[in-house]
Amino acid sequence: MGVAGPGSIPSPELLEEFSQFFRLLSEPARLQLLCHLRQGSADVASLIEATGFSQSHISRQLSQLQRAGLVTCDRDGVRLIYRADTELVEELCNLVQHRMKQRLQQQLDQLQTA
Amino acid sequence: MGVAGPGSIPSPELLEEFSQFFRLLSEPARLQLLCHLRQGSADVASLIEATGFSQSHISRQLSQLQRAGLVTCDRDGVRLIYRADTELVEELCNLVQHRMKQRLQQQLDQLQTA
DNA sequence: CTGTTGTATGCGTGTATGGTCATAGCAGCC
DNA sequence: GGCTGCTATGACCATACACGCATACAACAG
Repeated sequence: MGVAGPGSIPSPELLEEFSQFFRLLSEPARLQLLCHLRQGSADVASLIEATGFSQSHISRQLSQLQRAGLVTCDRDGVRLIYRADTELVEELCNLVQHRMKQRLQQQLDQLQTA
Repeated sequence: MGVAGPGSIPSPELLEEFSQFFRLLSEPARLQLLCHLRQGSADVASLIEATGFSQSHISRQLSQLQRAGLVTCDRDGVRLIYRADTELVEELCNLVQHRMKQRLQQQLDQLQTA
């Protein structure tokens, strides 16, 4: 982390910002929305249809993602077409997934040596 | 770009696992502990002293991180010496931080063109 | 075995937030 | 203007969880 020098702890404010960001990804519903938008832009109706969530819920989650810049939207008449900036999310998920596989492999090896 | 096929999004179980992992990082207290451990292993007493949290709280947070494999501990007599596997966390934070800087820069540019 | 020290855990509380319903706001059409 | 369809928001409940206190458990010293 490009903070000050070695031996220093990030400021509470920075920690708070990091945690807020990760908190966005800590909700399956939001990840699900991001996954759907990963396949291309979509209007709210299709997101409702795909996830089964209520319209108000989706609206709230999308606005949270929007405030963080993970999602943007354009108007098509009265509809809103949402589009995700999935690059970052995909990288993050790839890292985590790679880690998960590593851990499972380790556990597997442990079982085989036992 | 037709309707999303049901097989093209991660399973609910996988989404759940991802979100659980990110949830670990969504708490400033846990990030703080990880940051302290980034500088080397530490016993619980020093973590208490550094963070000001109660012993029980730190114990709980550390055990959560441990279940996810983000920290490990060795016994030194009665004490537990915790050590973090910070590689993954640092990469994740680097990505997020880079993104934050990008966004702030964009906002700055927008203010200057206006 | 007993005491001492360090760590984990049951319990209670306060706060945050996911989720829904109802409704207000807003863009387009007549 | 009013009317219709889409989205955002206020009010609300239920749940999750952070956090501390008290205490039980584990490991060493004597």
